[in-house]
Amino acid sequence: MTDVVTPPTSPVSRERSKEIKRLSVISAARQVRVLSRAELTELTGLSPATLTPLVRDLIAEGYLIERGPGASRAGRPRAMLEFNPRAELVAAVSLEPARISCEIADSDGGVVAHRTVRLIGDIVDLICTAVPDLAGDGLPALRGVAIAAPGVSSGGAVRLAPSVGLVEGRPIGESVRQRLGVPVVVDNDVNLMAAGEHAAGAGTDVADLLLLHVADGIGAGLVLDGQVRRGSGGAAGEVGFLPLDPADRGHDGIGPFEARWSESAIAEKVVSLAPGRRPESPVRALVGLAAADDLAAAYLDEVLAAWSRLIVSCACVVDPGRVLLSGAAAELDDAAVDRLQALVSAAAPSPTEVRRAVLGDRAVLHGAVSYALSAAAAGLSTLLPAP
Amino acid sequence: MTDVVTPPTSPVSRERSKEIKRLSVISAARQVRVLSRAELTELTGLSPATLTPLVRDLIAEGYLIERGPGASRAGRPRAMLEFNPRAELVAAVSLEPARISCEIADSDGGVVAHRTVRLIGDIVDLICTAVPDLAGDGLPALRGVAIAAPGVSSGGAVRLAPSVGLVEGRPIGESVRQRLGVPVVVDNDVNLMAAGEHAAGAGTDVADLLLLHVADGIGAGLVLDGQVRRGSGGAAGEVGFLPLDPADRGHDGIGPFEARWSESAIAEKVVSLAPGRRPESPVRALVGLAAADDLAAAYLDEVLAAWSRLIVSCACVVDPGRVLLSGAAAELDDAAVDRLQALVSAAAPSPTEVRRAVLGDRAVLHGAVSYALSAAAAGLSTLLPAP
DNA sequence: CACACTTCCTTCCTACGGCGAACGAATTAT
DNA sequence: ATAATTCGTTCGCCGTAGGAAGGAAGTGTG
Repeated sequence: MTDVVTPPTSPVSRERSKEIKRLSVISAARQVRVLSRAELTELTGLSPATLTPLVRDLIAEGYLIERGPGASRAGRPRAMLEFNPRAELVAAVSLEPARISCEIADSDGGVVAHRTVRLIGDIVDLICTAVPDLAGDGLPALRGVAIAAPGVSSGGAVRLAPSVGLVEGRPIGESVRQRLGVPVVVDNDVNLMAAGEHAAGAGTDVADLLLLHVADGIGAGLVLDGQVRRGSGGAAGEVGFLPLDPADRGHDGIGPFEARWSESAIAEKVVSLAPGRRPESPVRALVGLAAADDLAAAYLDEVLAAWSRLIVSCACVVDPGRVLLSGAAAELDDAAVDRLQALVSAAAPSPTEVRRAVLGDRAVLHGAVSYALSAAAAGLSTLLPAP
Repeated sequence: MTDVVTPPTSPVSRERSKEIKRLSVISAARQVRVLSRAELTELTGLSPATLTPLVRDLIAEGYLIERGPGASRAGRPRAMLEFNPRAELVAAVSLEPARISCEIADSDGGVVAHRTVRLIGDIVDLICTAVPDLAGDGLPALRGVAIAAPGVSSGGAVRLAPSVGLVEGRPIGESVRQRLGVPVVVDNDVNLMAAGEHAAGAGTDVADLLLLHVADGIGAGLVLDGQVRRGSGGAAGEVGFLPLDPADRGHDGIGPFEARWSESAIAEKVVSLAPGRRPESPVRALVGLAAADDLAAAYLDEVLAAWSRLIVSCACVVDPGRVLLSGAAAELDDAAVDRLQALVSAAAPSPTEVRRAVLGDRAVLHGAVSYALSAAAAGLSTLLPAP
């Protein structure tokens, strides 16, 4: 095999510094979208002389596109450069119980291609054929693949996703990486949602946030200092296991808290309050019922109180500053969110803002894009010597 | 003032790459302690030709000391270089109710000088005279100051330390920085303990840990991915506020959990179990009593159960993998720690190791040293372009 | 003891990249 | 038209990285 022992290369080799400059320019262009070389010198600190050949390369590689001359009030007009998000594509694969959904996105998170495949045969095979197929002639631009798996993706075997035939998170990622030759990240779907909201949703303006996702279970994704934190065993955010009431008991893989306050648990109660079929959106249904029915209103209060204690617990441990409600929790109406906020503010040791997540289903995709893009840039992280 | 707007300098200026190489060599030398230039080429990847002048500089500056030739089985013996920890000194200042204790340490955490001063007059004045005085002729080597303050050091005004006359954490740090001209870090003492145990105590082998400090209040220090995490408002680790029992109530600045399970709360109960003066170490006393007294044993069980639920809560949110017991919690005997471990393992969603912290009083100092050293190296962190 | 051999460190030298400076280009103001 | 102004490029200097060669200081072998 090509199992060459990596020779400890110089920390400041020429290629590295070149790569740093490239990324410096690309990152500036990604933010500003359309700019001139003159603006690049201001933003990156690189001299015009350095930029000339660098920009030439980037245009040749498709990262930048030359547009016409821009406006000028005096002097030579600036030749505008437009950032081309399609120069780097990423694949986001979401594993669901009976199918996988696969999307190719540009580096803005814009979906270039999309497909849903039924889960037949080997997952790795499926991914490794679907992704190149979808990417088509854009394949050379593929920079990374992010795979979202339900449940804990590594360690903490409790809630590992058996539904999709995952025995272990790792092998899939590694196999796909070898077959496709690009960085692959496998993670919990909730973590990806948190990353997505941080990158492109309700958390772009903060460095720390906690996304609380209520579904059949309850999980949280944690972003601290701009990075998703998974904890030592990848089980960070398993807030469904919080022991917030001595009376609650979990059972085989279900935590004590989520046993009572997850979407499914709420659904049961809602059915008992308003007999009939299990509603599609139990929380929304409960909010509706609560307007007219005192018992429903009382139960909604209970739910909000329970969730608020969950949020306060997280605030005590990590102080995320902002909590995003996702999944069933995002179905609360404004009044309910306000009450939740009030409950949290009353008990949390530091200001904690509660609001709904905004990306919904697309959060995972955006998270995957952000993962894949940062995985592509991760080569840089080995640049600095360990302190 | 010299309030020059920092010109956006090139991300790869010459000084920077030079600095990177220097730090690369220093960091290798710090780890290996005694090594030759040949080893340095292997460790850093720098070419011998690059190393020669660099090492010359470092010797001149005192970072490295030339020792005699080392052993050689064939060929020219390697000229050994020894890392000199005293080339960089840091000051660790710990603010206590009525006094400040001030220590000068080398970069190994070895104490070079030590003094305790009564708290008279302005704190900043006190620090800015004591530190240079202690450092003496080593002052040029002073690389940073870390100040440990009880309570929350910024934001979350609830438990800000009024006892030491701190109005706000920030001004002190900034004032000292301006007067002494070196980086200054001000932080919660518990955070510093966590950093200390991570750098030199019971957490050197892991990247994540949580230090649980039980005293008059209960606080935790959180290290994730090798860094102390303070959360958005600096209130991460305020676990005394965890709402783990609906019956518990906190009051003015005291959290509901710590109101019942802190060292002071336990002390009261111990006094009622064994009338007399409040024991010096209530937890140790309780452990002792429990051996003979059934009521005490039962209460000890309660304490362990409560603490275990606290630890489990932290495990659910951040999955630290290892929890270190500090302060009064470190007074548990082995049997009690084992029982605590068992309770935690039964309820935590992922493996969580419970053990005692090992540095005791010296944890803050080691934490301060590690802070100050990384603050000195922090100039590097601005090197990479934001992704 | 002389000689080869090995390993380590240094010095010399070359190539290359960053950036200052001068220059050409393209437009507005007068 | 001409000046003024701003942009972008080319030129060339300088400093640094690192290859190559050579000196230095030992060990093994005839």
